[in-house]
Formats: sequence, structure tokens, C-alpha cells
Amino acid sequence: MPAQKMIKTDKTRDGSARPLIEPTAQALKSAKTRARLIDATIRCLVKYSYANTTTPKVAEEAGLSRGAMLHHFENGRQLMQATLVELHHKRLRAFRRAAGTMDHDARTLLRAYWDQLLRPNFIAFQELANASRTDKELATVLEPVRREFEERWHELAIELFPEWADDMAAFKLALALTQNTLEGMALNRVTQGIDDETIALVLDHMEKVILELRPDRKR
Amino acid sequence: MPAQKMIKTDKTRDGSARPLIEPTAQALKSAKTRARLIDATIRCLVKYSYANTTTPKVAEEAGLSRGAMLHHFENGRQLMQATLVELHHKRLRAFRRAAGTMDHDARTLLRAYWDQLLRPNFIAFQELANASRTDKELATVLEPVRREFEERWHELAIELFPEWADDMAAFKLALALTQNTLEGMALNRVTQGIDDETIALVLDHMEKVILELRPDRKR
DNA sequence: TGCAAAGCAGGCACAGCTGCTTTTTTTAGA
DNA sequence: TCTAAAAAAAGCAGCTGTGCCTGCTTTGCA
Repeated sequence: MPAQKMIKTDKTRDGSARPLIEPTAQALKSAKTRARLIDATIRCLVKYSYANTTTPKVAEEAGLSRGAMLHHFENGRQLMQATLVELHHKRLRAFRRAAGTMDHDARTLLRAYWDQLLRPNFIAFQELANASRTDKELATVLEPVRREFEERWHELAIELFPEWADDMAAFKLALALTQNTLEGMALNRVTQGIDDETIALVLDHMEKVILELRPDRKR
Repeated sequence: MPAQKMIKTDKTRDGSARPLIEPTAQALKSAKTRARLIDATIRCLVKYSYANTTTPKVAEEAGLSRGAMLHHFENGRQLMQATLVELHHKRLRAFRRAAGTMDHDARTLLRAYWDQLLRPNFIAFQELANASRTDKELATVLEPVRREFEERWHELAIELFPEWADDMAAFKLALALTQNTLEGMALNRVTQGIDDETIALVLDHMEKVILELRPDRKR
């Protein structure tokens, strides 16, 4: 529920200065609707791209009227921004989930990251990240999101591979290398710029490169 | 000059079935205008992104009227497609130019490719490639373009480093690795996803990785 | 020198999107 | 059961982009 509405709600009836804490009443259904709208936005970003994602299309995809949609999000921009944040949280959750049932070797982590990049969520995220290049408002939202993702990602990697903590320089390099290579491939993949066979070769080689960067093997 | 117009032109006056070969008259000024429009489109793609590039903006950027623009390109889509092809040629030309004055070592080639990715042309190309994910027409144009770029790029690399021809598997791997990593970095760079320091580290390491893949060093 | 076609500019009408406002329906508390 | 607020739907200008069409200017050829 938008902050603006909450303020209005607060002074209903008696007008007493009650705290803004929502009674968490059944109105959490509102949260469900918001989630539905955001999910619809993600699907639209994948289906139509950022350029062709419009408020009517999102509303239709969510099975709601445009009026209802503007009830939850002041305008289209706020919806996009909320979607960007939500995509970030989805990514983090997916990583945490994957990390739980993960063998602690480079290969597994590599494949886990690659799997994430094949999901629709990554495409949607990429659409928004790309849009943020010329949309200053979106960029303002993206910046902290990216920072936090980086931090969590580092934490997770160190948690799974404590030996890397010995050589942070090599660690950062390995991370940057993996991230950019895999993301580059993911991007090229969706536009037919790279075939699955090549992808497999690169993934295998990346594994070797990472292993060679590992502190204990480097001596 | 659009093909449609040429056909119309052909049967002027006498209506004889003359060949379609344009007398290459002074009407090559038309080509200049076309180029101006395409360059304006590229600038718009960089400034406003694909989503916000409109025909009025392009016309304004080119210093022409919208009517004039639609005289040269039937509609906005054709302009975009022509721009994509032109960007391809520009990339090829830039590579050929760079290759001429190039030391024959991996480092130089790596840096040369990276330099290309920092240019506005790459951003514009990326915008169109991204758009082609959901624009089937654009994808149809992109596909052969990408294929040709790949071929020329292979040819150039082999020309500069003939020793690689001994081991095509390693060669293709090295190429894919470089391309995807650098392009991934270039993309992340424009959205503040990576800092210059890290970029430098990755570039240095990529150089080592490539050298290790070289046939003569591999034994 | 004249004329036809190309280059170019401006205007028009249609369509789609946006944000807002006004109703109707649902829901939950008294 | 009644009522008021939240949720949802529907309707309404306004704006912008698009494609097309018409008319003016320039150019090149006969």
C-alpha cells in the first residue's frame, strides 16, 4: 500500500494521532494485489520489452483494470521502480535458496549463477538496468540495489569458500571475471549471439580459470 | 534511395525497360541525407535509448523535417533497420582501421576490442540488439549481420595471429571468452555495475588467460 | 529553356498511452 | 446489521507519436 494512502487512512474516524503502524488487518490482500501487478510487469518486460510495456498491458496481464492499478501505484514509473526492487529481492532469495543445497565447489557455484541468468527474471532485470542508463529516476533506484546485491553475493561466496578470504584481490578478480563473462553470455544468448555448445566450453574453461586463482592452489 | 522509389523511377517518361542501375547522378546527395538521418538515429539511441527514440526527435537531431525523413525511409522501422546495418559496417571499418596499425600481440588486440566497446556506436548497437529480442523484424536484420561480424572478426584474428590456426578449438574458445567478458563489462559499465579499477584487473587477467590458450605455449 | 521527378516541408487525422476523477463494489469494524 | 473506507472499475480529457497526403522548391535531363 502506498505511503500516501496510509497517511490518509491514519486520520479516519476519530482523527486521533494513532501510530502509523498498519494493524496488519486483512488489508494485506492489498499486498497480494501489488505483488500480482509486479509479477505482471515482469512478464510484460519479458514479453514486450521495456520499450513496449505499457500500463494497459500490465493491467490486462494482471487481470485488473487500469484504474485499480493506479490505485496501488501512483503512476507507471513507480510501478517500474517497485518492480526493479522486487526483482532484486527475488534474485537474492533465489541465491540463498540455491546456496542451501549446494556443494562447496567452484563448478556448482558457477552453474548456479548461470542457471539464474537463464531465468526470465534476469531478462526483466536487464531490461530495467538498460533503461536506467537514460532514466535518471530508475538509476537512482538501481544504484543501491546493485550495491547490496554485490555485498550479499560476496558474503555468500566467502561463506561457501572461506579459503578465498586469504586473498581478497584474487577473490574480487574471480568474482568480476565470472560475473561479467556469464552475464555477457546471457545477454548474447537471448539475441542469438552465442550457441549452447560454445557456452558449455566457456563455462568449463571459466571453472579452470577460477580454480587457478584459488589461494591454496596458487601456493 | 529506397528500392520502392527506384522501381517507380525506372518507368518514367518512355516507360522502356531500362536496367535499374542508377546513373549515379548528382542525386548521391540523397545518400548524404540518408547518412545524416542514420547518424542522427545513432545519436538519439545513445541520448534517449531505443524506447524513447521517436521520429520527430531523429528529424530534429538531423536538422530535417519529419516529412523529409519519411521521404527517405518509408517508416520508422526501416530507419532503425538501416541504422543497424550501418552500425555493423561502422564496426567493421573501425576494426579494419585498428588492425592496420596494430602490434601483433594479444594485449593490443584485447585493448583494441575494448576501445571499440567504449564508443557510442557500441551503445547504439546494443540498444538495437536488445530491441531485436522482441522485434522480430529487427531480429531478421540482426542475424546475418552478427554472422558476418563473427566471420570477419575470426578472419582478422587469424590474420594477426596465424599460429592459432593450429588449434581451432582453443581459438574459438579464446574468442568467445574475450568477446563475452568484454561485452559483459561494457554493458555493466554503462549502468555503473563495474568500476574502472576492476575493469583494468580483468583486462590484465584476460590477457594471461589468452596467452595460456595459445598453441605454441601449450606445448 | 522547359519539364518532370526527386528532395523537402508542413499539415491532418487516427490511434495509443497517461494521469486523473468519478462511480461502483467489496470488506471489515462497530 | 449498518456504515465508512479501501479496492476496483470505468470514464474522460490531453498529449504524443505515427503514417500519409498535399504542396512547394530544387535539380537534372532533353
